[in-house]
Amino acid sequence: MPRPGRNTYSDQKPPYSYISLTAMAIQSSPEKMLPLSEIYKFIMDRFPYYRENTQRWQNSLRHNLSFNDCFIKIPRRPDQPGKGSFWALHPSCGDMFENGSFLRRRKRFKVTITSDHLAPSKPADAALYLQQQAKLRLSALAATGTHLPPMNGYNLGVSQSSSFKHPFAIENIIARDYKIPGGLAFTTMQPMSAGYPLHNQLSTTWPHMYSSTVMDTTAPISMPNGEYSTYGVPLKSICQGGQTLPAIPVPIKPTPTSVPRISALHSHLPTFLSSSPQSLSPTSPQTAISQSSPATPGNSLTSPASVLLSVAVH
DNA sequence: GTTTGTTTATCGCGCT
DNA sequence: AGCGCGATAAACAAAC
Repeated sequence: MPRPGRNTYSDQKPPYSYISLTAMAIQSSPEKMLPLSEIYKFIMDRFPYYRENTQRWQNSLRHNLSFNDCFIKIPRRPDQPGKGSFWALHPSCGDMFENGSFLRRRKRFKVTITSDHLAPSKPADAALYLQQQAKLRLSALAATGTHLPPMNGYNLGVSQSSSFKHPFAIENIIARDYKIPGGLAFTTMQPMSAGYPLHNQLSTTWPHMYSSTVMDTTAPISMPNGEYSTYGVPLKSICQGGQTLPAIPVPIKPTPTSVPRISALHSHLPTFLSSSPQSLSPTSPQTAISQSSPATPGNSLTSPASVLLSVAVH
């Protein structure tokens, strides 16, 4: 309920840095990569605050994309016309916000050169890695012949095709404790039924956030037991008619020097493990998508981050 | 011309 | 105080 004489909650600046907003957008896409325009769109769709002063914040956002190593640029194929490249999260960036604040990271993520082939650190390697993952997901869809209804890309929801929830997955972000700028600490997990935050609880707790899908879903959504272990298939590139995966990655950012980042793997673990289904909103549309059998080939596919997890666990 | 991407600079804030 | 991070502005180049 808006305060008299003051802007509505939705007009207030969301308590996220541009980095976290961008990461959310990227994570929300099936391929875990988005062109700049789609990142803009994601943010504007969900955060009315960013429907104004677009020049200002979009400039800032572009600055962040270029400046921060946690974002990697993946070029389009020559036969894939369109402006700009795809942007993805660096597979090794992990949970930069594990301190619970999405305004400020514990430490800036810096790309490092490493012999650790499991977690590519060089931007070019990471780009290749991500593209391969995306291709795998596409192949899985083709192989299973899974029929999916046409949908408007990620705007129908977030991470609908992926059961793995990267720390930046919006479900994870909105589900964990965090501090609002005023200093009040609260959690969206607090009052809930069966471990899930309720719709109106979400919408009142996160008035600045706006998602027709997440907030307005009325259809009952089941959470099959096997759902969480199922890696879904990408939808956007197939259903959005036109946009397909970029192809050959090329190094774009200069590669800084580095040290092995084995420790990064360990630092990811707690977050990954905490990304249990309980932390997901039942309204998340991805749960409706993941109807396929847990035994589908898609199971063998993992996101870059989940690969890290399995590697780290073993 | 517009969009996208890079780079530099400055400022504020929080932490140590 | 010094440092690191985030936000913002601005200039510039390249691609579309």
